[in-house]
Amino acid sequence: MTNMSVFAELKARGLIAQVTDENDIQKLLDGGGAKFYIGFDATADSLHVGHLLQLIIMRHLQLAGNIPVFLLGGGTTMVGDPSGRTDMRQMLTMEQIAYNCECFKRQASNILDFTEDKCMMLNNADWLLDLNYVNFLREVGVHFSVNRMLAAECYKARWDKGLSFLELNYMIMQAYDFYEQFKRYNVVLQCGGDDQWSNILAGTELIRRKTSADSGGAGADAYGMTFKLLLTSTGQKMGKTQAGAVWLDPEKTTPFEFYQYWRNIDDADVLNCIRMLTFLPLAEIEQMESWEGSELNRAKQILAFELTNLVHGEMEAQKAEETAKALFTGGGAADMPTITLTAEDLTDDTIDILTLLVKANLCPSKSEARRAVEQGGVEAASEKVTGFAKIFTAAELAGDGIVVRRGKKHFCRVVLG
RNA sequence: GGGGGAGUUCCCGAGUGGCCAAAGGGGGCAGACUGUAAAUCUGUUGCGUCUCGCUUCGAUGGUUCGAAUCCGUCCUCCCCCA
Repeated sequence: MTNMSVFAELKARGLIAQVTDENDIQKLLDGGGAKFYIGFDATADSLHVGHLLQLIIMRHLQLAGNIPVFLLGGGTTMVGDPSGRTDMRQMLTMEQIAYNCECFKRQASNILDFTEDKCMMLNNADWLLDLNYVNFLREVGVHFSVNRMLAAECYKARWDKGLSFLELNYMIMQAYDFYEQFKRYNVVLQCGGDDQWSNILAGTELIRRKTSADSGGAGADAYGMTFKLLLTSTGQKMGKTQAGAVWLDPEKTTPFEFYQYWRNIDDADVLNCIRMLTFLPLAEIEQMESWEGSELNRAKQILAFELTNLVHGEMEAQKAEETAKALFTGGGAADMPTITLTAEDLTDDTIDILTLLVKANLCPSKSEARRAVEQGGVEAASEKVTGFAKIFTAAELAGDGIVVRRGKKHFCRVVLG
């Protein structure tokens, strides 16, 4: 990379939203060796694109010689963060949370370097789950003002919908997390999405108050830094599709789908994403800024490749790219979603187009399959399907099978196994 | 604890006994136009053995030839008072 300092680089990439003390944080991070943490609540069995930005920043800071602490929210997930939510999260069981934590670990280790002491992984379940209620209230609860908490932006949104006492405590737990890590491991900086700002501040304040109360003198300084949320030009959160989140787990979102998500991004968002999410040198990105119109397709291709490479590795990224090229510039491709039918799926050695579309997961129901065909949106073996009476024989499906296509972007190869 | 109001298809939201698989908008999907973009226009948007049948309007039980619509019970949420 350039010889620009990390802090300056993060800033230039438009990643930083708010900091508690710019000078101190810059010195801290540029000096290297600083321990900082980001918490990840284990609400699902895979990380998604929203988390990706956090991981990328951790990697930036790690490359600059700092030590990221990946904090699993084994304890906080039991409560649920109300930030940015209009209703309460579903409560998860201990088992679900533990399982989710395992999944997170695996995925994070693809992006962060966990060798030697370059990165730490902690779980706040270790200090949160066994707390004694009364002791906690006396030692930590005293330092919080409910009036101030309610004034925080993240709780305002819940004013009309209602906020349970359980959720109100989330901020206190997160603040306590920071305090524990500060005390036990000398973690001096907490990072997070910009929606975490008030929770992070609660942590730095708690540290100051606790250390001051303990020593009887001035409190210790800890720092907070938030990152811009990854938004589209229209202000929507990125990483959501009609099918749900874009996951980092290849079982939940295949590398090809992941690639396509970025490949199909809006013109207005490409450069922003390249700047924020890839590790391409800023100088190179600057040149792309002059690209216009269909030239931007190149940028989309770069973005899609870089991110797929980062998350799924170079081999998968190349496969996804080749598949995409082959499919969109005509002709078949070796690597694409494939479904293998057995003789049991056929009736009298044939299968009709509607059943086929459903079996290939291209349509959720036969009614929808019927509509897709009626509207001329279905193609099989490079020929438009004109009626739902169309059937395929076992012989046609043998060997390489046939490629079935719904609309422009949904494909599946069907073979007979 | 007392009083008032609300729960409709992916979302918002109309519908107060048959003309309701349910208006309108949003979103989605497909087609045209394109650059695997956006905007625009068109069609479509519960399921199926699809000019017909089946299941849906918080849950459940009833009234009726017939209920999203009426009655009973329950659940959930919101507002006002305490």
